[in-house]
Amino acid sequence: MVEQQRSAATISGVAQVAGVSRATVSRVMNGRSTVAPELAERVLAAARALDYAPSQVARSLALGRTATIALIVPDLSNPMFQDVLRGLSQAAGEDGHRLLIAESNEQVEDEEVLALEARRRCDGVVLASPRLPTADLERLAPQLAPLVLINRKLPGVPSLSVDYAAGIQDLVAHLLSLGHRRIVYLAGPPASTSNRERLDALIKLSRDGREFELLQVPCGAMFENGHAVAGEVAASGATAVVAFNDMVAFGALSGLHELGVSVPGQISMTGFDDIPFARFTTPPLTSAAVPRNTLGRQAWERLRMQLDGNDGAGAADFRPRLLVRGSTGRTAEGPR
Amino acid sequence: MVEQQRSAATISGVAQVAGVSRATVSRVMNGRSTVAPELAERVLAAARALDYAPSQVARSLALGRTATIALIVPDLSNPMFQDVLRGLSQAAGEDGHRLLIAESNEQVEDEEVLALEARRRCDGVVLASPRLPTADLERLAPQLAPLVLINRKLPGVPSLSVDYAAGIQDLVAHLLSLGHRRIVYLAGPPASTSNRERLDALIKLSRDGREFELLQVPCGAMFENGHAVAGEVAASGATAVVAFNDMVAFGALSGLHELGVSVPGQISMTGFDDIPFARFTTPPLTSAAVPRNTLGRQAWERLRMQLDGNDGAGAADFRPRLLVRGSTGRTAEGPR
DNA sequence: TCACTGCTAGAAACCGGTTACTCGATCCGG
DNA sequence: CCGGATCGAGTAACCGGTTTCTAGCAGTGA
Repeated sequence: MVEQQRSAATISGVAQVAGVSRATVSRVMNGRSTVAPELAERVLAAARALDYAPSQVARSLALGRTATIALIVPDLSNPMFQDVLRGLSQAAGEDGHRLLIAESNEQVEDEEVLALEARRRCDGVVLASPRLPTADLERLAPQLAPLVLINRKLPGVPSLSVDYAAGIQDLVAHLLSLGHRRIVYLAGPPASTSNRERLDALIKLSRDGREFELLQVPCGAMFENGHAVAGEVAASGATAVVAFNDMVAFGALSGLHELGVSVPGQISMTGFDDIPFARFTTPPLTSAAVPRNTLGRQAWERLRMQLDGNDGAGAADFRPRLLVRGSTGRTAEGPR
Repeated sequence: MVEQQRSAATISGVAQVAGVSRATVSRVMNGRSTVAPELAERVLAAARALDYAPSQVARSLALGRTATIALIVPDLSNPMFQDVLRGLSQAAGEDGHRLLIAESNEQVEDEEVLALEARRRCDGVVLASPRLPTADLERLAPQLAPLVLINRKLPGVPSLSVDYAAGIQDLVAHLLSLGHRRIVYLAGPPASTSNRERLDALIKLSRDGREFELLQVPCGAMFENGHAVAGEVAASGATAVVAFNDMVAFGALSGLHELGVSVPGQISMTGFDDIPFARFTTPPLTSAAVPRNTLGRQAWERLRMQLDGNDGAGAADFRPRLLVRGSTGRTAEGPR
């Protein structure tokens, strides 16, 4: 059995054993300048013997940087944030940075203090806070810098957003090309800004092109919501459905299936997000793939630029990628 | 516009502005003992004026604790770890602790250094490392303490595991009660220890009770794997399928559907894990729900005990909860 | 041989907090 | 009215590193 250290070895301990000053140990540990090879070897031997590893906390204090960044999200169960988390974690990890994560559980009132608290432990923050009022965000932002925002825009703050309008545009273009002229939108939660963006895009498209008629059905963001409105969808006379997101689309798909409505035979269905299961439904779901992982990686990129003293460049919009699968098809020639 | 601080205020700045010693500021900030109300007010005013907040890094160094713990996982895209992450984050957050997260991307060789590096930044570690050789783990464990293991057991180290055998037992009992006597197991990856545990449990059950015949089909852990073996399943003559996990079950479900085999009419299907989508397939999937969130919360509980100086108690096994849904049913009286 | 240069390694200051110790003032009882 | 207990706040040591500054030494050229 290896004898347990009474408590972790410190630089002083190593210095003492090696018979050198702490400064020298520090230099050796950091591969600094030139230390006589013979001395360096002695130091390394001592470090090995004591099982020494520098305290990252002390290092952080001395260096004024922690090599850690924080991600603050409202809800870890949301696939969007899970993938941003992954991308961020991987990209930051590759550059030797660690990731601190804080979840606000949708408690907007806690978000601010949570963010500040987190910021104080690390070098920068990636903030996804869809609900925080803009005024609060403006006040908060300078205190959090270096900062990168996800799906929010603020003058002077680097931010990465999903271009929901572009995604909707692609979906609609796809549906139009298949001959659909009467499209129903299954709306997300009214408070959601991303629902607002989708809806605005749809309204604009229907007005500008005059190519299709837009119907709306209040729905929600969950499977159950989609399931519940299947009857309404079937009765609407629409030949295509644009669902708020994939979950809703799944619900609607399932509901229509139970009603004996064929997809895409009688009605075409599109989702949004391309969550992992979209490929596996029957039929597989046509959707707009949000590049979530890329978003995470880019967030690190922006943050790193700021840490390096550059400005993290302004706002960037990520256009979702249209994925055509089996749930959309040509309009039936239909009954007359 | 608020004037940007040249750099964050320090305790010395506040002390100077308030005309008191740093010690006094510290005492006020921590609500310590009794400081004259008039002084305390002056300190708070100064702190407010300077927008002061204590450096958590300096605090950590002085106090010898960081109020941060680390979670180390092989793969953040695995729903299992996502939920453990959530549970852990929430539980630790409620007790004022932050969560550092490190992903090894399945690189076993990196896991050790990753864990040690992470450990040095925080007060304790929760480690999920299914692949790390036991010898390495034994060497590593004392250096990581306080430590909680997920799905691994090591003498003297608190650990939380899923009792896969118990879950399988419940699933089989359920299938037997429905009259199934010929059951096929869609095996997971051969290297997976959790596959081993499931298989061992199945073999033991089939031998001990002599109530059913066990067939095996090598499969995998993904949807595609399950889909690919649907034909084999249909041809096997089995009336029930125990899939390695829900993903595989979905794949098989989808494959059987394409082959025109009715579930549960002709064949019953069970998954494992109860991933969120299990409720939404057609038919909904009977599965064994792994209490992932609880696992995360419990991990914090064990870690907290150790941080408080108590031993984190030994190993605990979590029995999955059997969820009977539509994908299992009575055996058909069958052809003749 | 001497002054100057260049290099190595140690001394000491510093990062920003916490806290044991100390000291002066106030309060109290005898 | 005095001595000791109590209380409040400052001094200074400490947490464990990094880095500037400097002293000492060897090497170089004049």
